[in-house]
Amino acid sequence: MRQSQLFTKTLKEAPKDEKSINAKFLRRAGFIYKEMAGTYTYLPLGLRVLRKIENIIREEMENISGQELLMTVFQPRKIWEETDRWSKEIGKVMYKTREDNSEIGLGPTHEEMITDIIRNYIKSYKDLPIAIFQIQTKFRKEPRARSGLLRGREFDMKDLYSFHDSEEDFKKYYEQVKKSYLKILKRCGLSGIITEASGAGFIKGFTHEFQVLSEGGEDTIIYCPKRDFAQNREIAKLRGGRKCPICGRILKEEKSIEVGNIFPLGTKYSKAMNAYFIDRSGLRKLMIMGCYGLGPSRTMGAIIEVHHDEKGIIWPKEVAPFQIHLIQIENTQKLKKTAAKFYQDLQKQGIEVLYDDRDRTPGEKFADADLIGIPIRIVVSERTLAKNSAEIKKRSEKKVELIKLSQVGKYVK
RNA sequence: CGGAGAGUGGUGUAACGGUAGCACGAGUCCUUUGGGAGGAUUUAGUCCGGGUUCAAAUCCCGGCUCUCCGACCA
Repeated sequence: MRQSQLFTKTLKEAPKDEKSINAKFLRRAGFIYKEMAGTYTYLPLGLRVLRKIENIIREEMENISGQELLMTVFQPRKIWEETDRWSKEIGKVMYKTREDNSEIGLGPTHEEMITDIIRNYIKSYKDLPIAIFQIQTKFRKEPRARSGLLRGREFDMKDLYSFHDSEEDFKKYYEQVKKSYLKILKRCGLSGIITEASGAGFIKGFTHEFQVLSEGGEDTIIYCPKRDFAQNREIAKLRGGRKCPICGRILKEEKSIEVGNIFPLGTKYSKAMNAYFIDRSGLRKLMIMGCYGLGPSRTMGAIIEVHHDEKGIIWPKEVAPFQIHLIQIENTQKLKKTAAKFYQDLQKQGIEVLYDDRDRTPGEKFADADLIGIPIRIVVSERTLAKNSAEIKKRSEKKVELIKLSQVGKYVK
């Protein structure tokens, strides 16, 4: 993409109504536009990042047999009354509206919806297990939306639901999801910590949160550096400085961002909604369920909280809006022509390039490049072209190298 | 929902109760080009509603919004 055609502009200063690091940088760099607290529009740059995160998640969900669908945002009151959640639990944070005589809510989560769908299709043990997911905008009346993308009232969420014929089969899948989530986070440049959290009232054991260490987070976790023990502060009996009950190392206590949460649901929903299947011996049984949430938009915020410096964002490779930021210094006709051709060559090689072809001073282009945070910056100028080369610099490093134009494509791959 | 702070062009800021100004941005033109360049010209603002006053961005009341702390967060 040619930067001269990007309709968004960068800001020299952060808007004063944002304090969180992710919101300051995302707004300065033109990734998001604020509508209300906790409600942001994804501008072209921001949407590219969000889509990349979603696609990583989509790939990994498919790797664990997830089938994608897209449920409705509108949810009828009737279905929520089957589980008695319309006015209780999460129903309290649901945005609700009335149309003639029917009341609907905007989906804050979809256990009821998916259970309703599944009970209409799945009747036999032969159809189990099954895992279904969607990536969709969720709506929740957060009493206090805050921290940019970290806690919104309207936010992107991947929700996966699994249905099993036995507890054993469920547990096996639950462990698979844990691994899958860690892999997703790793691909997003994050190190996830599986953290035990409360059973949310109806679950006897723990649920599990995927926490990313960050000062910008609103949770606090107690964890072992070896990662064999971690608990959310709300339930932890131990504090930082004590010994890990598993390996004896000294536990740490730090702030963190919860990017995902997985729940063994047991038969809570299948029982309330009559989701039965016929087992091998012909008996009618309740399906065992699990649900697994992961927030792409919150993950995007977390990535910035973790990967930035004083100048701007430093995107990890796989989630960056573009792979290369090509900058042309000196806006002479000759240089423009050469740079444009180089830009097209790179695109032909399937490389995503943001090409700064604007008639701006070098300093402004460099500052914008640092702010936007594309992992690789390539500079072409009369100076470098004289050697048939370009300057290459990683956003995360200081070092600048000369590289032959013909080698750039290879370097990126 | 409790507590604290704050609302002035797109962004950041200034103005004792008395002419709403500055910088950046954006638009047009010219010059310039290795870390946010210069000139000319244009654009655009006091959150909303009441009140006090000859006069309100400024004082008072009500509302709305934003930020932060807490509560909440299947």
